[in-house]
Amino acid sequence: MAMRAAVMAAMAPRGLNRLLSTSPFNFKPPPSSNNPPEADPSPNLFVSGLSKRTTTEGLHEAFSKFGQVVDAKVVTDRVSGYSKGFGFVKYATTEEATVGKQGMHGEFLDGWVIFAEYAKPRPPVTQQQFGNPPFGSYGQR
DNA sequence: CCTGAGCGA
Repeated sequence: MAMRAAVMAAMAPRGLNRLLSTSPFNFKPPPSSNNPPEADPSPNLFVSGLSKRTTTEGLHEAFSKFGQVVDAKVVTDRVSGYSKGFGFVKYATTEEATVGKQGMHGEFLDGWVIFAEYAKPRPPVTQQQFGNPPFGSYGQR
């Protein structure tokens, strides 16, 4: 049947794609003109690029200059006890987090350039603040 | 003390 040829045609070799890439018709740029790496705005800030020697206090002091830091923590390995190179800073409000994020983004901390970004939403792993989703939080492992 | 681009108990 002719159908068999269609199946083989669907299997395009890597080399063929490379040749098609040179064709002006094959250029397929992303649908979006711009692709902002920014995450959803939230009072929680994810700070990366931290020095292995940066501690929670240093992070708190550094970000307190741009707003009221409610909570700050440098993620450390509980086995070795050393910093993992990133941490989290929680501001009182999202707008303060934005100022602090852009204020400390690219700044030097302990000899390393740090990068501030909105932290991703994280499922409850321990006692959470007031305002958990319905049906309670008995789903934690 | 430390290897690094990474999202925590």
